[in-house]
Amino acid sequence: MLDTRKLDVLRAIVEDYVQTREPVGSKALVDRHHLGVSPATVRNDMAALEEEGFITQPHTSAGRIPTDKGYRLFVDQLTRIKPLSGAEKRAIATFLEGAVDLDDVVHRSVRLLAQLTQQVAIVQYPTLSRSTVRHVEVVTMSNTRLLLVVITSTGRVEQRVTELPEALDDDVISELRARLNSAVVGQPLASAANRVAGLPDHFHLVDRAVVAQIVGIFAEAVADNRTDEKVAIGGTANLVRFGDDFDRSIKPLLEALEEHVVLLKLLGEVSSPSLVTVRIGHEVPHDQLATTSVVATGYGPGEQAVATLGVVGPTRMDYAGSMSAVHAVARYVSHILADA
Amino acid sequence: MLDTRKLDVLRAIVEDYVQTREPVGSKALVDRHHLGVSPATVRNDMAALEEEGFITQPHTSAGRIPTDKGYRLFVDQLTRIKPLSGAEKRAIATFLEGAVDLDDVVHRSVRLLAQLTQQVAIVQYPTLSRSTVRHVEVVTMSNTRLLLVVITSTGRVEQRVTELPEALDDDVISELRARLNSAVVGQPLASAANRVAGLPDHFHLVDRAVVAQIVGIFAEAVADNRTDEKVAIGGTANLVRFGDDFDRSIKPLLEALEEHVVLLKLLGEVSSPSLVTVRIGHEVPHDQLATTSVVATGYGPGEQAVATLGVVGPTRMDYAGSMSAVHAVARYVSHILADA
DNA sequence: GTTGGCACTCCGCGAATATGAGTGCCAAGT
DNA sequence: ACTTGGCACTCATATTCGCGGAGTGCCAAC
Repeated sequence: MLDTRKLDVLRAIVEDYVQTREPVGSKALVDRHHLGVSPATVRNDMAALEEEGFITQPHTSAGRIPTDKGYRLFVDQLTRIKPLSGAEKRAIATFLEGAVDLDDVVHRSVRLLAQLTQQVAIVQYPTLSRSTVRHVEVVTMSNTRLLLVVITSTGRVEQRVTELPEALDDDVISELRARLNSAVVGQPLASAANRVAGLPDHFHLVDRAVVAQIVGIFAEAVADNRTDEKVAIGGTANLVRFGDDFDRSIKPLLEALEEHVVLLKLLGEVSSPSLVTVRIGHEVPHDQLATTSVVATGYGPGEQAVATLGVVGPTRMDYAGSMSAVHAVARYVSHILADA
Repeated sequence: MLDTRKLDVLRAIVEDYVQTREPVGSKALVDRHHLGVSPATVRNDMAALEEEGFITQPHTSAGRIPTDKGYRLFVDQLTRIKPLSGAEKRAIATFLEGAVDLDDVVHRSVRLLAQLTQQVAIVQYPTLSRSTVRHVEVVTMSNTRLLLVVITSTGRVEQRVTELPEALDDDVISELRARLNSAVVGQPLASAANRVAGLPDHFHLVDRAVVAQIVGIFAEAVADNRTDEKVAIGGTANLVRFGDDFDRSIKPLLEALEEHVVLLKLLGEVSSPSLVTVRIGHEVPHDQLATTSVVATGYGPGEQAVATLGVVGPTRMDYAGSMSAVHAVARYVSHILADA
């Protein structure tokens, strides 16, 4: 049904259309690619491909453009991810090295990814719920003012300030700090709240209420899913490359970029770092973005991914290039997180 | 030269043009505003205003549109900043209250400002160099691994992790913590580095090198101007309202929004919170943005402003509304920062 | 200084026309 | 059975032309 030449034709159509942004005709195809056949033959193949729903023509007597289904087949056909050139690898390394903290890593990554793919890049901050507690610090800032700092395995820092009803003894603070740390260090954040529940019982009755308050704040900070929604965005200026059809394609995307919740849905489930997910057109879980595609993958310090990064662009995009860029950046970032 | 009626005419032209986005003619003016004169009279005034360079016509026999100079006069004519309605004030209060940390405050502010003005909003993070040190914490994370946390008066937290050549005694850490805090708490960050320079001399000779390293990290964290460049952006989707002329007006702006350095130049010098700065068209310090205007003001916990926030939009924008929104949000944010 | 009248200027818009890229199909060739 | 050249046909896009109308500038009258 689909012999190799038809696949070649489809691939050629996708490549040309991505490059020129214009419907591609049979003549142009045989000129630009050295398929060893005549335009007429290509036309027959095209008719077949259209029959199967892989390509379509915007109007009678125009060239063909790939459908979502066509892109899908094209992407599936890319069996392996094209490795980056040495120069590109070096560019990634130099660009990312020298980052001082997590924020810096995320921001550099998003800019890098945007630069490499010439598209809009999105990097999710490492999800709290999947990371573990590295350290908890309790600091008195004044008599009744207390600062709580939680540092996670991914370098992320959560902080909470709280006002106490009465001053606490330094000894109590020290004991609390020690007990908190021994209870939760190394534990995943998700279970940290449970592990401190009974903690106030170890304290003197007089301090118990205040300690309970602090433990409550800690549990809240650790359980706070709001911060899971944090993402960084870059390369918005690349949207101008969309060119045509401002209202239908760019406006919804700009709006989506503001809604971080929507973005996270776009990035999708956190997947293995070695697996690059591609969603094309209607496969994207957002009605307004039927003409955009998402290329994403997971990343994280260990083998286990703790967050997602990727790029968003028009369905008419360079899938091969985007996939390899996303893959490479995810690998490097994972590497950096593991070291830090 | 410019009697009150001519000013009224200019104001009317600006208002109509801002609303309709179309060149406004003499007839439309007298219809929509009850100036008590005939179109012919208005035409004479218009001729005078054009003579002076306040308005211009895109082509012969079209209506007039304001020039940058016209907008400037219009804005200067707005003697006082229009107070917000009670509903708007309440909206601001409810939107901003319940922010848990600095990050949250900034993000809520930028969204709020974008929502209120229907434009692109920018909020600069409180500048480190202008704020003071509230607390320094030194934490050992493992034998040779040390975490340094600096909390500023604006709620911002800087953290640095460093690897030590040898383990330090807990007593030394405690002493270092105490000395650091007593040396710099309450001091502006700009001078903090100087104040700790001689600090290692107070320690035993054996520890001095390690202490010096830590102090160095501290000085670096405090002096790091890189973080002064941090800004939050919101309301990018409102760019679609620019409508016409994508490449010339939107593309450069999108690019500028990616370049935080450029943005900070746009926002300009940190000004008093009670003073709203308006830059119109060519007054904006960026060649590519000749058709955009910036409305900005300073904010900060005390009387002294520590950072800037504002909105960016087409020269054809609602200056009165934007100015009052920017003013009000700056006031509220300052208030929140002072409390926290 | 204000107003109504009037000729004039262009922009924008729609209809009419030309252009041409690209197709589908058919008959002939391999 | 597939491939190929030929050819008529289609339709989107570009171009031209003509017109209507909004808006102006000027002038004479008030």
